[in-house]
Amino acid sequence: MSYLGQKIRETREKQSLLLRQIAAHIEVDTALMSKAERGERNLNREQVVKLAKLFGTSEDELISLWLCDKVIEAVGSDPFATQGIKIALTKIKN
Amino acid sequence: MSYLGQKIRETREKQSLLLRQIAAHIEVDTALMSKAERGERNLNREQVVKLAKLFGTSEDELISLWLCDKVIEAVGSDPFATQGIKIALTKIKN
DNA sequence: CTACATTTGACACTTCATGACAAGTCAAAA
DNA sequence: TTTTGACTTGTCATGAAGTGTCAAATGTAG
Repeated sequence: MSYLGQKIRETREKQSLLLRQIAAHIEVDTALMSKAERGERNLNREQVVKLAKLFGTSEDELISLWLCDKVIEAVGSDPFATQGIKIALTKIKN
Repeated sequence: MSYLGQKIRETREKQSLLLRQIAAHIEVDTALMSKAERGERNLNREQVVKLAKLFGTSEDELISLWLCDKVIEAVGSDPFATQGIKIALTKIKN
């Protein structure tokens, strides 16, 4: 399960929305939305932004989680993952 | 130019090796090696490890840079890139 | 000029991502 | 128990992106 997916499901259930409803809002199949919540498929940036709007929650929290998932996927379970991410962080600041 | 590519070129030149030589060592075309040094193509983990061995330098430095490039590519130039990476870092530690 | 190192662009081939559909599971209501 | 509605799963088609190679172009030192 992805961190973004987790957050989306959590928020959706708190607001008593159906998968079908949020899927419609970002114009994708319910099946895809289901997979997205379970981290089996990725959403694109636009779709995440739309969800944030629908939920009325902060866009940057959702986007950050979306990026977080991407980062984690990028480094996988490499033994040097932490080190790699740390270096990326220092590099990106400049 | 990728951080890994930069490092490879730097090291290769310091050791007066030819592209063709290091390409042969990891069994790819010279053209691909040239692109890899300039960040136009990615190497895989194995190839990076082999290069570290050829160079006689620390494997984890090269792998970390390789991961670093992947992370940076993953977040692109997203305004929330830094935040996303930071979150990934905290998540990955647990 | 020649020889050699490197770069570039085009190409085949494979792998992966995307989105849609249909069929499946599952729980609760009727 | 049958039905209904929510969600999940597997499969498929399409297109995008990645991989490595080759030949030609460019650059550079002798």
